[in-house]
Amino acid sequence: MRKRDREATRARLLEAARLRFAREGYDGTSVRDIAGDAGVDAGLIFRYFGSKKQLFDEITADIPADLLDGPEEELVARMVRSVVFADWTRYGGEHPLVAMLRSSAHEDTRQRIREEVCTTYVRALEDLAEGDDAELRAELLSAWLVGIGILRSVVATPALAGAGLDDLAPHVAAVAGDLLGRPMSGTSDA
Amino acid sequence: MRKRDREATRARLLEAARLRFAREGYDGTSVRDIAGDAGVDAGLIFRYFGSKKQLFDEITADIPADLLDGPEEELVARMVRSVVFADWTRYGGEHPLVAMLRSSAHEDTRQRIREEVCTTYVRALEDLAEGDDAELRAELLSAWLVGIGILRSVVATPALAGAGLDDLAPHVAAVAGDLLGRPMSGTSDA
DNA sequence: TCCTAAAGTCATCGAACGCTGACTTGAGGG
DNA sequence: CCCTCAAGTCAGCGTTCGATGACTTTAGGA
Repeated sequence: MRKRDREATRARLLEAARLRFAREGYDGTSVRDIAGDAGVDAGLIFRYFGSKKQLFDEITADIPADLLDGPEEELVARMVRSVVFADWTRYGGEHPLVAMLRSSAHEDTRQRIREEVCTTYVRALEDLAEGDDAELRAELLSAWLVGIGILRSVVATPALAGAGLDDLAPHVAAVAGDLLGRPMSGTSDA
Repeated sequence: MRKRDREATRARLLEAARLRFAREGYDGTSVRDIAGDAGVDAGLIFRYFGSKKQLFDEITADIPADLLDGPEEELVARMVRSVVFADWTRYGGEHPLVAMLRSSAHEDTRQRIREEVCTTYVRALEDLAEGDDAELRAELLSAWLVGIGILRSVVATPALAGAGLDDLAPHVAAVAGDLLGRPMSGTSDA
């Protein structure tokens, strides 16, 4: 028998739920699936998290984002790296925002995605843009990153799925520079 | 009592299912929901379509696409118009491809999206692009259109959700021209 | 060594799921 | 008019869902 450790079990449930929710979506995931993956009884989910929904909320509340630190002109490059080459195995191999779209039938989820996109992507890009429609251009660039993530991992179109960072970075940097009205670096040292 | 009309009832079920699947996703939609919307008994779904899955397949098999006819240089403008301003009320107000992403937990659905994206979007753009990585640049542009559709209707970021065709077309045309290596018109007379 | 609080298990609930087959109803031809 | 066949209905199958609460097991302090 496994050692009795509340925190460790909670963490195992979170880990399993993160993967299941990302891969199969909220409606496609059952609490028995999650508990089975974690190797514990399904009742613990309700003991520790209250409900399936609260477990989902706890997972979607802490999406890692490490885009803030680094030179401004490399921000877009860091975003591409994050979307395309970061290690998202804990989220089923996709960027968590992309995975969350699978649960976007629920308004709660759409709102969480909106907050995440606006606060960590649009706002950061908006500060780099110039002109009166800076927000729109920042959102257009965010849309592109989201779209690239989707076509790469969900749709898996041949060229994008096989593309490397070096293939993408120049194109993205060029368009980003054009869209933001200032030059962008295609590489980042992160 | 409603008139007995096999084809009309089948059409009502298809209409209701299209809306439900688009809004709530495959897993979030029950056959009783669909039948209830159509005002008929759920048993007819199995009589007419065999299974819930076959009903879903029949719906996703015929996604309208009217991008082919018109001048080449207006193709991108037509795509933007299709993604952003076409009337997709039958699909819950979103482009059917965007709505299908809600059911992307199933590999079958991902494959159908891939076919649709590649055959009607990437291929059409690829023919316009020049150079050896034409396919990649065509997919990058497709990714942008998909991302715009998602941020507009699913995520509903403020600027994009409120943007009109006139706000978007110039930016898209500029980037598309840059990405494809040839000038693109920002407007279409369609 | 007991006792207790907590960690984990288990049986089971009511509701909803996809799906089936027997049934009822109604329109059209003889 | 009535018979037939298909359209439509209905009760219910077996299963799975989220959730509950009583139960058993273990760790650790008195």
